[in-house]
Amino acid sequence: MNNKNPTATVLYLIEQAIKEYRKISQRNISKIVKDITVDQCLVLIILNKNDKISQNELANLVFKDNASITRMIELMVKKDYLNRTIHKGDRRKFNLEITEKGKKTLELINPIAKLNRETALNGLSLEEINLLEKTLNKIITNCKI
Amino acid sequence: MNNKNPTATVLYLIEQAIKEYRKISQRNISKIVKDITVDQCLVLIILNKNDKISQNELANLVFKDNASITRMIELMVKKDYLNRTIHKGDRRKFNLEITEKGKKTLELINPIAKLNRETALNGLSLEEINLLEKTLNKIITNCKI
DNA sequence: CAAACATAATTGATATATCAATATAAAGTA
DNA sequence: TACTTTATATTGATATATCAATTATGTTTG
Repeated sequence: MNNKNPTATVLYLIEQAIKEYRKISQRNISKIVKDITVDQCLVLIILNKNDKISQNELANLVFKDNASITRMIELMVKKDYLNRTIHKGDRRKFNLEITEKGKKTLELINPIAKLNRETALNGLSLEEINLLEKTLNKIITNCKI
Repeated sequence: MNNKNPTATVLYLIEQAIKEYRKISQRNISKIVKDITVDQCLVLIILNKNDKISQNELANLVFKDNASITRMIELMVKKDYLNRTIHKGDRRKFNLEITEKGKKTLELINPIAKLNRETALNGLSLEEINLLEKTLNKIITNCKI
């Protein structure tokens, strides 16, 4: 009697969870800042906390492909969130710098990002979160082997 | 001293987990079937288990947007995985039918899908999985409110 | 030093995600 | 029946994901 959909398995629940989280995040961000995506926000936040990292390192921190990062940065430069200049020491690299507009935007989105996390994790005990973390890490390890 | 990256939070772990799972899934599928994506496989599997569902219902079962489904089906018809005919009772709808090629492909991918799930969940106890499920459901509910 | 190798980023091709607007058909209601 | 509302699917615009191939630059080594 195994007529459970594969979507019923926990792995699809993971997918569903992250999709719902991205949805409310984008909705809440769009209320305050019109022309930015959740992914672009994440890039801003990461760049703000990690000074002078390369696109490569940025890609690793946000779990994205180099190709995706290239295109995202292109857009963010066009929208005046970032400046990009050639790296002196290694001319294959670039310096990524947050613009004034980017800094102002960060101030707007930081509290929203916090709120989004709190909304998603509302009612979860610290223990639940720790267990979730542990289990997800196991899954990640399993997939990487 | 809160200088943890937001990526370090459990929510980004969720994103990371599903990304890694999708990666090995796609890799394993591509070894056996060349011209299909994980998402298209999921559509095949769901259609196989749920006879005569509309695109709308399909979209809900796989957690995708109607627009995405429209485009996916278009591709899958083009690649001869699906047939699409007009629904007699309701001319807004379509009948989706798996072709012979689709059925043969299903036989190839079903064991791989099973293997992928087992790989990802390897070493997790039933209790851990149940807890994971419960916690993810809470997050989903939180985001939907 | 030159050849081989390694790394950073880009580009092209293709697939999917999301939102808003639209077309068409069906159902409900005055 | 005509009018309004609702449901199904499509389309356009834009963003991101992934892989493979490529370019440009750096590094290592014979």
